Amino acid sequence: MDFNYLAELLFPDVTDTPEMLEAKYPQRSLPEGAKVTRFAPSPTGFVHFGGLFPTTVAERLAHQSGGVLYLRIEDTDAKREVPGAAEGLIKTLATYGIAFDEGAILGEDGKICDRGAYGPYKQSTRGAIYHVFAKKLVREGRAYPCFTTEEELEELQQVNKKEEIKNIDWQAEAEKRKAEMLARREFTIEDVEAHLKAGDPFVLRILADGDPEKKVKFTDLVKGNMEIPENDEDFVLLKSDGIPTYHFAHAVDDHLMGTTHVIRGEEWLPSLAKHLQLFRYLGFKTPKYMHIAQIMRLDENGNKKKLSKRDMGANMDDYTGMGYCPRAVCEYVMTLLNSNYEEWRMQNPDKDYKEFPFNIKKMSVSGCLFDFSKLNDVSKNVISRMTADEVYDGLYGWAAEFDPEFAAELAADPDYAKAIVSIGRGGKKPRKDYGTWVELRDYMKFFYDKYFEIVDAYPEKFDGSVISTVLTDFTAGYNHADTSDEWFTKVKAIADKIGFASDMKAYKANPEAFGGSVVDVSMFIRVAVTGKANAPDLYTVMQIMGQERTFSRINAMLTNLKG
RNA sequence: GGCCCGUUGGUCAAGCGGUUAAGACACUAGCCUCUCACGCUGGGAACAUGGGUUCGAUUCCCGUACGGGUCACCA
Repeated sequence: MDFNYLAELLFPDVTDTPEMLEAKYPQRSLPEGAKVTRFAPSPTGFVHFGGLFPTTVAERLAHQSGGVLYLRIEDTDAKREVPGAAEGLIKTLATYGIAFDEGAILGEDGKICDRGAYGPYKQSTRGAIYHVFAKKLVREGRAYPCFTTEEELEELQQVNKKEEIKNIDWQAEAEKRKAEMLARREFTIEDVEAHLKAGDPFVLRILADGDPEKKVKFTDLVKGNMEIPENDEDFVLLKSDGIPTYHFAHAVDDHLMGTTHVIRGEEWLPSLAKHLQLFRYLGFKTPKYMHIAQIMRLDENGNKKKLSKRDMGANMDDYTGMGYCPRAVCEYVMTLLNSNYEEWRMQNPDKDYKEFPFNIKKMSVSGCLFDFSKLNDVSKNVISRMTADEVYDGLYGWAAEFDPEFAAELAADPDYAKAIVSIGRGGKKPRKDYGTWVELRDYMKFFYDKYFEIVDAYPEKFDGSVISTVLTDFTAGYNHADTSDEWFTKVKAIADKIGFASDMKAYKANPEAFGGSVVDVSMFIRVAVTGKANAPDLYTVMQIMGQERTFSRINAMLTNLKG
C-alpha cells in the first residue's frame, strides 16, 4: 500500500512537518537536573483530593529543582466538559500552594489565557499539531483509518460499560475483539477513497506491533522495576472529530512541551504499554514516569475503595467550608507524600513546608486511607503555631463566607476576639483546642452574650444554696485587678469557708471529711460564667470578658438558682 | 476473567538478611493540674499465607489468598 498517498488522502490540509514543530518548540534550556512537570486536568469538575496529591508532587519536584511547572488543559472530550471548571481548578489549586509558571493561567479578566512559549496549552486548540504527527504515522504505516462507527462497535462488543460487567465471557470477548481488529486492518486504498468520498467519518488507529506474550522492562520512579506486556491493541489516536485521545495527546504534548517527569495516578499503569509504544513510533524520548498510589476510603463493608468525587473529603473546595485552613491540608498532604516529613516538621516547626527536601524515594508504593483524625491533628498543630492575628484573620475569613452573623460579632470587636484566640498561645507548649475554624467558633462562642447558654448543669448532689453562697461570696470579694494567684487564693478561701477542701492533697487523702473541694467551687463559678464544666483557665477568661460581663452572668445564675 | 500494582498494629508508616520490629495518629492507664487543653511517663496492638534460598528471613525467589486498578471514539 502507498502510505504516502494514504496520508495525503487523510490529511490533505496538513503541510507542516514534525521537523517544523520540533524547531518551533526547541528543547528548554534549564539548569542541570531541573525537572519539568505539569498538571493536566480535564475540565470536568472540581479539584479532587486525589488530584491535589500528584499535583503537589509535580509542584515540589519542579520548583525544588529549579524547573518548570505548567498547566495544560486536557479538554479533548467536549461532551464531558463543564463550563468554568478550568477557572475553578486554577483558583483552588492556588489556595493549596500550587502556582504555575507556565501554561493556561487565569488572566486579569478572570478568563483562561496562555503564558509561555510552548503553547497553546488547551488541547482543543492544538488540533493542527496533532494532525502533523498523525500524518507522519500514517505515512510510515504505523496508523490507519477505521471507518467502523461507534454504533457498529458497540453492537459488536456487547460490552456495555454502563451495565454490570460481571457476567460477561471475557475470553470470548477478547477473541472476538482480536478478530475485529484484524479485520479492520484489511482495507484497500479504494475502500478509503470511497468512504472519504461518501463523507464517512473515521478514527485513526495505531497499528500495534506488540506481542502481549512479550514483556517490556520499565522503571517507574515510584513503583520501581516492572514488566508489562507489549501492546497489541489498535487503540484510537484521533477520534472521528479529529481530536486526539488522551494517549496521543499525552505523547505529542509532553514531548513538545518538554516534560521530563510525568506524574499521575496509578490508574494509568495499565495503559503505559500504549504510551511507550507511541513514543517509540513517534521517535520521542520517553519522559520519566511516576505513578502515584491512590487515596482510598473505607466503604460500608470495610473494604478500601478509591476515594471518588462523591466521597467526604474528596472535593478540595469543601475543606474551606469545613473550616480547614489550606496550610493544614498541605501539611497533611506532605505527611502522606513523604514518610520522613513529620520528622522534619518536628525538627523545623517554623519553616515553610516548601523548604522540606522532598524525596521521591520516600514516597509510598501502596495506597493509603484518607484519615480525618490525622488531618485534624495536623491542623491543630498548624493552628497552634499561628499568631493570634493569623488565627483571627483565618477565622474571620471563614466566618465572613460561612457564618456572617458570627463574622459580624467578630468584626464588632476584633481586639476582644484576638484576646480570646490568644489564650494559651505562644510559648513552647501552646494549647491545641481546635483544628478548624468551625471548632474555634464553637469553642469561643460562650464569650459572646449572643451565643451564651448554660450547657452543663450542676451535679445534683450539690445544693443550690451552697452554689449561691459561693457565687455571692465570689462577686463580693472580686477585684478585677487581682493577679492570678490572688484570684485563686480568694477562691480557695471560699472553699474553706463552706467546708470544702482548698488543698487537693488533703481532699484526696480523706474526701469524706469535706463537702467537696476547690475543684467544685471553681466549677460552680465556671458554669455560671462560661456555661460549661470545661473551659480554659477561668481567671484568664474573666480577664478577657471583663468584670461587667462576668458579673452579669453570675448574677443571672444567682436569680436562676433562686427561681 | 486477562493484565498490572499492592499486602508491617485500627490508620499512616520506618525497616533494605541477624533489631527487644522505630515513630506519628487514634485508643487507653497514670502523672501534672481549679476543669479543659498542653505536656510528661506508661500500655494494648503488626510483619496475609504456604513453599523454597540461606547458618539465619519481615527483608530475596515462586505459588496461594486477599485488596486495589484497568480492559472506551473518558481522561
